Amino acid sequence: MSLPSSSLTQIIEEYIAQLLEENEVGEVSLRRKDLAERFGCVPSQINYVLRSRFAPENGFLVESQRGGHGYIKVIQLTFNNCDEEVVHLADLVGNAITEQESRKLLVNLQNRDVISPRERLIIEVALRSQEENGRSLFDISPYRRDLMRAELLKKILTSLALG
Amino acid sequence: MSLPSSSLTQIIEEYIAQLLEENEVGEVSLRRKDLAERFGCVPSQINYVLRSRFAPENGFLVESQRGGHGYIKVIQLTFNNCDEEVVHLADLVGNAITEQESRKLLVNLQNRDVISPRERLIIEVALRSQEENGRSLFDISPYRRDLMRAELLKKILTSLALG
DNA sequence: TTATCCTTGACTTATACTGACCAAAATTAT
DNA sequence: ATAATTTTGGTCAGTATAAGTCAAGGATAA
Repeated sequence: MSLPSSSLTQIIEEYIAQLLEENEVGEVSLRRKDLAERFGCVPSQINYVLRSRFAPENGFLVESQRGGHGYIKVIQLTFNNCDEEVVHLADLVGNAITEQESRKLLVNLQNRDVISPRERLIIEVALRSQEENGRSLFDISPYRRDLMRAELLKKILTSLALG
Repeated sequence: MSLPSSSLTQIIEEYIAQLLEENEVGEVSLRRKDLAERFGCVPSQINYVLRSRFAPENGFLVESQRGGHGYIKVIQLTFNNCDEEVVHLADLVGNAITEQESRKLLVNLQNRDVISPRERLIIEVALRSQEENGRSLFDISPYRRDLMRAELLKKILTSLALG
């Protein structure tokens, strides 16, 4: 029986999430140094929080600029509240998926207007690139490539938080 | 906690962008000295804005003339066909590209409406996935990962431009 | 105990802005 | 005409500022 552990990372994550909620626009600008000061940590801790919590896989985009007037902007592209749909898609993809199956799935999603033709194109290029690398560069077994394809596909689809 | 203040550079950038919008022709002529006076800065600040914001990689050309009746002309460039755009994009990416650089490029392309936010998200997920695999699964050197990142990015962008 | 997650700090890189000095084109004086 | 002068813009190096990376070690969970 343990209380919800609250690591610094988690606290900062919640802080940023709250700012996002308040802002309505789905984006918020931050100063890395100020944040670090507020939470009494080193600035690079902020990078860790962003990398581990506000990653594109989770539906976030991060923009930043160094130097004078530097900033970090966190953008929430999608609201990952439609867990059901995500679970459903993850189910559809499964642990492993062949190239044909994935193509069929993507065609289907496009027909249902869940993704646009251009989005489908990007996804197919990404999958094919990984396939190519796996085959000719790293000598990955076909089954393992199916596993990796499923991983990538799920990451992409859940990032879009389709609903 | 202070919000990031907008920089002089950004203010001048927006001013010029607005002039471009108003002019409809996709170009505008400026006086460096007048601009500097208007914004209370040294003239070379204008060069900085032009170099950092209206560079070819941002889709602009700048012409100028010194001496009496000198001027600076900012021209917004457009592509006549897909191939031109593909070449342009491939150029921007280059042979190798860091994570930072790629992120900046994608922000830029989104601002120019070459890609949508969702498309950017998918691309970032794909890049990040490859990065992760390269680092922790296959132990690829940082530079080689930059090469692979450039490859993938070019594949995706050219597929979009051609599609 | 082992694997994963978190945290830190030294080092690196990128951006904004200024001012002194340079270069070119037009105007004016000779 | 030609040279001097004036009117523009260009370049570059220096300073200040702020974010990113990476690797090593500590904390926590499985």
